[in-house]
Amino acid sequence: MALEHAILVSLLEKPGSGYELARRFERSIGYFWTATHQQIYRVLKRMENDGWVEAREVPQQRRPDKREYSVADLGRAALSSWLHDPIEPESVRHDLAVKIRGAAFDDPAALIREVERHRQTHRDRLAHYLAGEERDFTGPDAGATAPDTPLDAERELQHVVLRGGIAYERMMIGWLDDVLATLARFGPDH
Amino acid sequence: MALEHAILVSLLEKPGSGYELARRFERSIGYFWTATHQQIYRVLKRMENDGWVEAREVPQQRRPDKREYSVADLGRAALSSWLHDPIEPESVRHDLAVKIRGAAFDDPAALIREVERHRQTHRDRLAHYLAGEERDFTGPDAGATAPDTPLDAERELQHVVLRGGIAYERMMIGWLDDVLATLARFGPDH
DNA sequence: TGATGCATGTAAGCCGTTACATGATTGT
DNA sequence: ACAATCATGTAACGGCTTACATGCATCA
Repeated sequence: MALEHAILVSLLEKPGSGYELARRFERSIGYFWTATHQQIYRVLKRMENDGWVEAREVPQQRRPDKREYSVADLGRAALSSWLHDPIEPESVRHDLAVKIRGAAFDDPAALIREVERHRQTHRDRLAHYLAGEERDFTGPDAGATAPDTPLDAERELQHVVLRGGIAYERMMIGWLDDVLATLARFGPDH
Repeated sequence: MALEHAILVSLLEKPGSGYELARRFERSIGYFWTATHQQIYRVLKRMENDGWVEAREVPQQRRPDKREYSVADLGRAALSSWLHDPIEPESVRHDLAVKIRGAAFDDPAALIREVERHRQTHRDRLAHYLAGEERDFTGPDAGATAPDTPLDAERELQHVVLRGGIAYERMMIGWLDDVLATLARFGPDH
């Protein structure tokens, strides 16, 4: 389980409230980890009890007050310990692949629409990632700061993770094209 | 949740016991769905109660008897209904990506070994998939049967799912090379 | 003698999803 | 007037993981 660790990383990048974390999990962190606000609030509470994070009440005008969390020493230590702990490469879980194999016992052509929908989602995500890359990593000041500063490491590592998301979406689009071509060979006119 | 449906697909391809299903989930089905024997036995029992599958006692010599399951009409209908139900494209969950972004706040070079281990796992899986493709889909009788038979659909769809696994592993290996090159730039000699 | 494979399970606990709930403010 | 955004939660249910448990057969 890495939700706690994903939260630690996000709070190290920038402190924030549970609500703000939920926003981030819909965007950048969400490229490789999803979480709803319910999960986040529950885990934040546990992390606060364990002394991993500290909360600060931030009064706001025209808005509800918020509890801004930041990482405590114990949290930093927990993250470091997890980083040094080997993890097993995850296995994939593709509902769609189950459906594709299952289609052999039903009507393969009925899956075409579904696969096209998925393909469109992956195209959208790819466009979104590419826009983010353009905005955050190819600006006029890209590489303009001194090399090898911690900030550079943070940026470079964020960038390489984003490139992973881009590679994933491209691979999926290519594969779904392959799937569509295969399904087309077992259409209703056969 | 698609474990039930993955089991239905597997049992339609070939009836088998809970133990045999667990084996398959370590191999071919495991390319895109994992399950342990505990999950499988529990779900099989529920599916039997719901009339989705039927069990047949098979006495064996020098081995414990086994309960061989096959798909009942209700199970076939449940699968068909699920196949026609749209699902949302899943989001990825990459512990490793969390680690990579977290490494900015620790020692980036300490992750190199871990990433290399993962890369090796993906190389092994790729080799395994390619061997399976060679064995099952490029044999002398590939395409030798009459076109567009149900068996062909089953084979073709299994093959396209396997090609998805191959594409995934190739993508991961390429990305992990990218990650290693990035981590190397923030090594201890900086 | 010990490890591995065949075969089937129970129990505990955490994780994740869905639904429900509140309440103010801002924009159409 | 209605929807969306900011902000924080509770409750219930089901899924998944880990550990524990049994027992026979085979092979080194």
